[in-house]
Amino acid sequence: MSPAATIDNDEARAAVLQSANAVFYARGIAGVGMADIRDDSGVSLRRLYSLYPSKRELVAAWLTDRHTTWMEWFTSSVDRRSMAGEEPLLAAFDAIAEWAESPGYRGCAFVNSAAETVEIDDTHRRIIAAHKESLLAYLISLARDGGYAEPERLGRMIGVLLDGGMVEAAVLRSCEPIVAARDAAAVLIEASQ
Amino acid sequence: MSPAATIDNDEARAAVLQSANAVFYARGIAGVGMADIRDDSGVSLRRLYSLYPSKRELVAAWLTDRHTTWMEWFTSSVDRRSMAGEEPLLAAFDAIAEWAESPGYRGCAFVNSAAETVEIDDTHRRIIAAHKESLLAYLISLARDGGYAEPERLGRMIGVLLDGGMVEAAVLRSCEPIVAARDAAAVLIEASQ
DNA sequence: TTGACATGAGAATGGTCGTTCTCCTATAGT
DNA sequence: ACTATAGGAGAACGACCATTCTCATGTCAA
Repeated sequence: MSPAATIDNDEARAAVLQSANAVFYARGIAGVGMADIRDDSGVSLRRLYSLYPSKRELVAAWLTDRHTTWMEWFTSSVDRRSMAGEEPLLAAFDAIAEWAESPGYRGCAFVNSAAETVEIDDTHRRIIAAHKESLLAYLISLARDGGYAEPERLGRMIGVLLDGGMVEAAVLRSCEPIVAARDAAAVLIEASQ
Repeated sequence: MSPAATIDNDEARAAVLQSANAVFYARGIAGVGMADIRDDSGVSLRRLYSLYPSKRELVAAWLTDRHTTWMEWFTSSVDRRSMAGEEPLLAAFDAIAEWAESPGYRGCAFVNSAAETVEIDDTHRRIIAAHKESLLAYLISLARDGGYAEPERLGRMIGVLLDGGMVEAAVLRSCEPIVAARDAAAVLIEASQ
């Protein structure tokens, strides 16, 4: 009953999103054509357009998918370090520092996408803003769990430091700004005891 | 002896850089064509290409020019607030906050440009990194002048907070992250007395 | 087998943009 | 006044890209 195909739509979608993630992050949205996605994923243009009717919608799907994937990676990375006895709010910086040291690091995909003007519309911007709100909510929950005074205030301060660290590490190609950010976070946490 | 022209090359260059600044910042580099620069500046394509042999070189000239202009604006804005009795390192955040509240704010032009992949090459990246190094050196000098312990460390922490504030303010369209950054800076400064 | 249809490969279309070229005007030096 | 030349307006060229279309293939249901 289902249409004949080498791979079904779900598999094709997964392959497309995986390629989109690799290639959009590495080369920017405007730097990647639909043909590049096809070449990387092996999904034909025809199928690509049947799954995602336009590049805009593919980008929106990628951003949404990346939000989920990235948050899962980030929270589990923080969790793992916390289990090992590290202060969770500081573990956040170590997770980012490890990422920033890995090859291909180009900063926060959401910040980079927001900086692109040609291919990004308001739908995308909403996804991006929601990602940052979500990250902030997580940091605030960590601050709350830590029992610090004014957890919302502390969480926001940590959030600014994290974003600043990610951006500067990308621009300067060094994870030293993340170390400085962690250093600052430690002072702020100490002051919130 | 000089060739006949409505305006001379220096004036044309100034007009082009002014237009480039307005339009590259507002719409991104990839979002602006050479024809847009011509339309905004009134300098013909022919002359444009005689002044800047390619878009890449125009972009490099814009970034260089913007570095100078922005640093002048920033330092004088900090100076003015310092004269009025404010702590210079905190005044930096107020300057940025005022900017972020102004219409057309889109974050740091250098960070945005670095996020663009299609039109930005290594020459541009070097200018961008040099800008951030320069900003950092200024912040460190303020920390030194303030007589704080470990001024380099403090300056770096303030730098990360500033960049984080600029980025988040752009993404979330709110200057609240800058307020949080300033708040954090005050704690760090206090701890560096 | 046969017909209906989904799919892939890749050509075609339409638009954008960096860069160059053509044609024309106006000026400066003679 | 005359000519060489700089400059403007805008067309032309070539490349790239999102999107659609054509044609050929293969599969499923009867």
